[in-house]
Formats: sequence, C-alpha cells, structure tokens
Amino acid sequence: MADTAALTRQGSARAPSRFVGRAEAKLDAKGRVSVPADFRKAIGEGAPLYACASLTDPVIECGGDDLIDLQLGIISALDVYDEDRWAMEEAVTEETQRLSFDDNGRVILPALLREHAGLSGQVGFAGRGQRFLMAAPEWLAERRGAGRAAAARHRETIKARGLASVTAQRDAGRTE
Amino acid sequence: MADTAALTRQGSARAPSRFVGRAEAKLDAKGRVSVPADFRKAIGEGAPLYACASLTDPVIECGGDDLIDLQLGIISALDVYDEDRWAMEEAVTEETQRLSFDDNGRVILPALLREHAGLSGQVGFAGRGQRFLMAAPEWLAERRGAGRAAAARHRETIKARGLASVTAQRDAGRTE
DNA sequence: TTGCGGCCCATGGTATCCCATGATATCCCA
DNA sequence: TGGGATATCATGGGATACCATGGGCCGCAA
Repeated sequence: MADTAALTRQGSARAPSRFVGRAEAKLDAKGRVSVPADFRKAIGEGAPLYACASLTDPVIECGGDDLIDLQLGIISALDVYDEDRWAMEEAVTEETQRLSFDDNGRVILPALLREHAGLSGQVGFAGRGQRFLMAAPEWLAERRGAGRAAAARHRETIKARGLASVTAQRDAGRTE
Repeated sequence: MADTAALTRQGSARAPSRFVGRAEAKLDAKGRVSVPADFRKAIGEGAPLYACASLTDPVIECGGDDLIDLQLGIISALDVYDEDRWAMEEAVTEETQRLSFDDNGRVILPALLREHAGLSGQVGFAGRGQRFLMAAPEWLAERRGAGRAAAARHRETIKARGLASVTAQRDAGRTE
C-alpha cells in the first residue's frame, strides 16, 4: 500500500493507464474486496472493472474495458490451429466478467472467480503493465521467488544486456 | 508484441464488447427463462431479444436487433458458392425469432429452440462479444474445457506474450 | 374447452447504496 | 521543519432496491 503508492507516483508521470506495484486487501464476509486506489485510478473514474479467470493459472486477470481486446490480441498473435484459437477466444470472452465498483471502490468477487484463484481472507494484487492480477498472496509470493531464481540463472546474460543492476534501475523509477 | 499493441489500440477505439461472462438460469414449467440482467441491459431497455438456432451447433444465438445483420455479415464473409450462401441466408433469416420480455425480464423459449439446444431444467448463458449463446450447461462446460485444453497446449507461448514488459515484471517482483 | 401467451403479484436472496470508523497520507502554516 | 488540520483510504455493517423464481388470472385462438 505504501509500496504501491510510491511506485505509482513514479509511473503515472508518464504512460497512461499502467498498472504497477503490488498490494493486498481483505475479502470481507460479503465477498467484497476494495481495489487499491491506484489501480482504480488507472482504470478510470466511473469505469467498470473487467476480470477474467486465467486460462492457464489460478489467477484473475483484471483491467479496464480493453482487457478483452488485450487478451484476444495475445491469442490472435499466436500461430495456432483454428479450432484451438476459436475455443480460446470463446473461453476468454465467457470467463470475463464485468464488475462494478461500489461507492467505496470495492467490487464483489463472484464465487466462480473466488474459487478459480482459491481466494479466502486476503487477496493479492500485482501490477502487470497493461493489466493487473488478483490472486492468493501465497501464489504471488511463490511466483516472485521463481522470477528471482530465474534471474539468478540468467545473471550473466542479463548483465551483458545492460540490465545488470535491476535494483538500481528500478529505484530510478524507469518504465519502458 | 507490436502486434498486441496495435490490436489493443484498435480494440479500444471500436465499440466495447457488449456480452461477456456466463450465467445459468432455470427453465420453468411454462418454458420461461429469465435472461441475466447484464445481458438485458446490453440489449437495451425495452428492446426485444432476437434468437436463432445455430446452423452448426446445438446452441441458440442471441442478440439485439442487429443479430440478423451480424449473422448475415459472417455468412457473406465466407468463401462459398452462391447457392450455399443463399441457403444459409435463408435459414438464418427464417429461423430467427423475436422474443419479448415479460415484466420480470423473462422470455418464453419456443419448443423448436428448446429442442434444438436440448434444453431442460437449466439453461446456460455465454457471452460472445457482439452476441451471446443459450445452450445446455453441459455443452458449454465441455466447450470451455476445450478452450482450457488449447490454452494449456500453448501455455508457454501465451505466458511469454502475456508479459506486458520486462519492466512491469521486474516491478512486480520487487521486495524491499 | 384446452393450451398458450401476456400480465400481475409474492417471495427469498443478493447486490447496491449509504453512513460510520480508524488508519494513513497529504497539506498548510507557524 | 515540526505538528496539527484535512483529505483519502480500507473496512464494517445496515437499509433498500433489484433480481430470479414460482404461481395465479385472464383473454385469445385452435
């Protein structure tokens, strides 16, 4: 939260509608979660949230009304058999739900999505640029660990490409 | 990547997909189903529902008053003989029915449509962007399974494409 | 008549709206 | 530059409106 605010301030100076940073919020007894204010602002005032159960992972892909186009864009860029492609496009459209915010910036997570991501108690948010994820905090933590491990394996390559000090760049607040 | 960006830009420029998400409703003894409120709103207040038995699957294609144009558009884009095209256009035009809502947002499903989709008890709804489907829940579930299976086959590629940017990934992996 | 479409009302459940609270962040001014 | 005033945020809970569903009644047509 403090974390998120800091990252967003840096980011919002440039690109429009970008989701960065991470946060955590509580899933209350009514199935509501308050979406971090930074993400809400990135979506736009008054606009609804589009949420899609990922086809490949126990996470919920979220974004503005361009989320579907984003997802379909990824799929259509794949070189796949027609059958696969149609089935995937249909699944994406069907799994996507339009969620509306209440006056306090919360959305109700339908049971389908909650179960898909195995959510209970706390919900983790993770910025992914054009979209963001909602998932179980443990799942996100695990993935973060995997990312760092992978980076360690490719350390030499990364350094050669000039991304040596990931930390330094990150702290400079650069976004591509 | 460039692909995706381009598609996204186009996407947000054009009208947003109207029908997304899925739902299920009961078919009562009188042959009525209540259409999910989201879909009703997308059709428009007071406007009727147009429904057409699919030419290829045991599903009912539904939409607003632009449904026929939509279907004819798809057909005319096909590379088929004139006779075939003609036959399809006739079938679509002839089979499309205008269903009116009662005061509670329900429509009466004519027996022909009910039988075509093999409906009894529960009716599944599936958003498909410009239109939506009504079908047996099992049929939809199976189709969804195919989508997930396809996604699993292309999992690695999807994930690679799905990364909005190295930067976003890096920021998400931040620890203090 | 019988069957069916249109219209109405009743009900339980759920979403939506509204207000209250405590915590944090932001701002202003001395 | 410190510290208090103010705004914003995340969260809880209550009241209300809306939704999905069941069922009754009436008129029209085969």
